[in-house]
Amino acid sequence: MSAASPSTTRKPSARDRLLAAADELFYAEGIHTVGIDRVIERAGVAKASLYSTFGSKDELVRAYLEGRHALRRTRLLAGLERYDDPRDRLLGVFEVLAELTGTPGFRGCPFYNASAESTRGGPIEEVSNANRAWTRGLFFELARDAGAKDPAGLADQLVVLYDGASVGGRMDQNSTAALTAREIATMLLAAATL
Amino acid sequence: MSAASPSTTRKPSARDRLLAAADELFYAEGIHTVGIDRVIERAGVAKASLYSTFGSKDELVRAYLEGRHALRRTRLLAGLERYDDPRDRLLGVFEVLAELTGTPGFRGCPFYNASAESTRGGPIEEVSNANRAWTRGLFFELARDAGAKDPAGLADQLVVLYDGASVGGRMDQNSTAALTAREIATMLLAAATL
DNA sequence: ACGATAGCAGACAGACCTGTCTAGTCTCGA
DNA sequence: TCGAGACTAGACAGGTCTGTCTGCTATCGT
Repeated sequence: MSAASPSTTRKPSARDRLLAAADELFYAEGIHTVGIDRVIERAGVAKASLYSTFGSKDELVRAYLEGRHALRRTRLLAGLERYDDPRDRLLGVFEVLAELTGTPGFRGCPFYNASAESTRGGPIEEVSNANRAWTRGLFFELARDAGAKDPAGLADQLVVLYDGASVGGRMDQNSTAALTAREIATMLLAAATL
Repeated sequence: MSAASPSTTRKPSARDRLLAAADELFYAEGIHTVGIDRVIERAGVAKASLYSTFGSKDELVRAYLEGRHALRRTRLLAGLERYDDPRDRLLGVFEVLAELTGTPGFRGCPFYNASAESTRGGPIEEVSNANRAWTRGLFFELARDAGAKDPAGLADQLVVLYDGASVGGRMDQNSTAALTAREIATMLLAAATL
C-alpha cells in the first residue's frame, strides 16, 4: 500500500503534531496558561513552523476548536449507530456523554471553557456557537424521529440537560450527572410523545 | 447619623474599592485577561495597597470568589422569601435564576468560569466546591420541605437543571434555558411527590 | 502636638509571552 | 545532481505581567 495521503506517512506532518499537542495542552490546562513554547516543545516542532502554518496563536486556537467540533460530531454520530429505535437513539446521546464524563481526562466542554477565558466576539465565539447550534439541531432531529409532538421544545429541554450534565461531569469528576440527565430525558420523552 | 462602621464613611476603604473593581473586571473579562494594573486603575488605589491588603493576585481572586459566594447566598435566600408554599419556594430558585440570566451583564457562573481558566487544585477549586455543595444542600432542604420521597435524588436532578440553565443563559444570552429548567423542575417535583 | 496607620504615586526587577528573523539541515522529484 | 520546499534550532525584540521598594501625604486617636 503506497502512501496515499500525508497522514499515512511514517511521521505525522508538523501541522498534525502541532494540532495534537495544542489539543492536549489547551484542553487540559486552558488556552491562556499554555504558551506557544510549551506547544512547540511537545509537538517537537520549530517555532517558525508554527507561525508559517497557522500565522498566529489565535488561529491555532481556532483550529484546535474546529478539530474538537469535528471530533465531537463523528464520535457522537458513531456512538448513536448502536441503536435502531429512535427513542434509544435520543437517549443514546446521554449514554455517550456518560462515557465521556467518566473518563479521567474529562474537563468539561472545550468550547465553553475557551469562551470563559476569552473576550467576547472572537473566533472562539464563532466556533462555539456553531457547535452549540449543531447540538440543538441533532436533538431536534432525534426528537422529531422519536415522534415528539413539539420537537423544538423537547430539543430545548434536552440541551439544558446536556449542558447540565457536562458541567456536573467536570465539577464532580464523575458521570452521575449524565446518568441523572438520562433519567430526566426518559421522562421528558415519555411526556412529549403521549 | 454618625459613622458607625467604616462602610458608612464618605469614601469606601481601599480594600472595598479593590474588591468592587476586581469583581466587575474579573467577572466581565476573566481572571487571566485582567491584569493587576487594570484593577488598581479602576479602583483608584496604589499597587502597594493591593499587595499590603491581599498579598497576591491569587488571594484577591479568592476574595472575589468568596464575595460572589456570599452575595449569591443572600440574593437567593432573599428571593425565596417571596414564597410561602414549599413547592413555590423550590421552583423560585429557577425564577431567581431566570431574572439573573436575563440581565445584560450575565456571563455565567463565576465559579465555573474561574475554574475553567485555572489549573486544578488551587483556592479557586476550594471556593467553587463550597459554592456547589451549598447549592446542593439548598435543593435538598427545599426538596425535603416540599415533601419529596427521595430529596437527595431530586436535589441531584435539580442541580443538573440549574447548571444547564446557567450555561444556556450565558451562551444564548437570554433566560429561555432558565424558564425551560423551571418547567422541567415542575414536572420532576410532581413526579417526586406522587 | 505627634506618632501611628493607611494610602498614593510610580520606578524597577525579573519572568514570561507572542511574533520575527537568520541560518542551517533534510528530503525528494525532475 | 541540483534546486525547491519543508523543517529545525535558537537568538532577538517589544510588550505585559506579577510583585517589591522608596518616598510622600493625609488622617486620626491620644
